[in-house]
Amino acid sequence: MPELPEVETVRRSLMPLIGKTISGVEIGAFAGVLGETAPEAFSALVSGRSVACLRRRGKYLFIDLDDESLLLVHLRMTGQLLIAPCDDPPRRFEHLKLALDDGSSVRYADQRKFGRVLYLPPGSPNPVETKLGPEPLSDAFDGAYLFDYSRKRTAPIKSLLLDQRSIAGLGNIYVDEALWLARLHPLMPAGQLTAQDAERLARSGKQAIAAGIEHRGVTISHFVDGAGESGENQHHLNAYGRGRRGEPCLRCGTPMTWLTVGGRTSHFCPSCQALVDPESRGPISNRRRC
DNA sequence: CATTACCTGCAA
DNA sequence: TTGCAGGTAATG
Repeated sequence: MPELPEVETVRRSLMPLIGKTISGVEIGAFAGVLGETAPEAFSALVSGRSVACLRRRGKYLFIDLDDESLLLVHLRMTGQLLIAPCDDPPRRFEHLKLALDDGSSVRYADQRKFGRVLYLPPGSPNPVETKLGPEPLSDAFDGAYLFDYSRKRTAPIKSLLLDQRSIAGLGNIYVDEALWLARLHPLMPAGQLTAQDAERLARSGKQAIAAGIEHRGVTISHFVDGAGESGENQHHLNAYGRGRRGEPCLRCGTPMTWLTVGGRTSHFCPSCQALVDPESRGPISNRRRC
């Protein structure tokens, strides 16, 4: 469920954890949330540690502990991190509870059990950095980067954008939003992007992600931040969801449509995001018109 | 490349 | 009852 803006919203909402000490650990029925680490080992390693800082990279959240170890969290589809009073009963689908010395606690809950909270000992090499492209809001991500990266690629632009090695943090919602803003068809072969397309798409990606953060993420079914608060960005989406429902394009009024790209439902406007076929002389596309 | 697996709940 | 869901790793 959570993409970059949702994970960033969680990170910000968890700032009250900074400086607090983990006084105990409870692990639920699904110990697989810890990956390979045995529950008893995990408990021994993190108990007594305090939270030094919270960082995010792409869709990953890093909880740095005061001995240089860290917890690497990925929420995947339905993971949630929540702060709750220590004596609150376990919430539904709770797999992990870290009790804190101030009477509060952090819970990890995950209906579908895809997410992970991994313990990384002090000095561990970062296991995700090499697999991630630039942050969409960083200067490293711009039209030139996207243009160069997409050269000679035949994959649909949507697939390229979903690949975390290209850009870190976009998922199905924000890719559809970025493509709509840039007026690009999700199936356009990435290598066919012009420099101008790439420039527009990079700006659009930044815009979609920035709006997502500003509105504290999209809550459609599961997402809540660390305080249990829903996001508001579902009210500011231009593309995602509108194709399936056949709602009009907010730019040109044409009914939106959808298809499957890279295994994901993709919502777009068939008019202003029309696919250009470079082989044909006749303009299949009217995207210049919009 | 595209498809499947990993899980569960819920809407159609 | 079937199909779908915001993600990713492992398959053909």
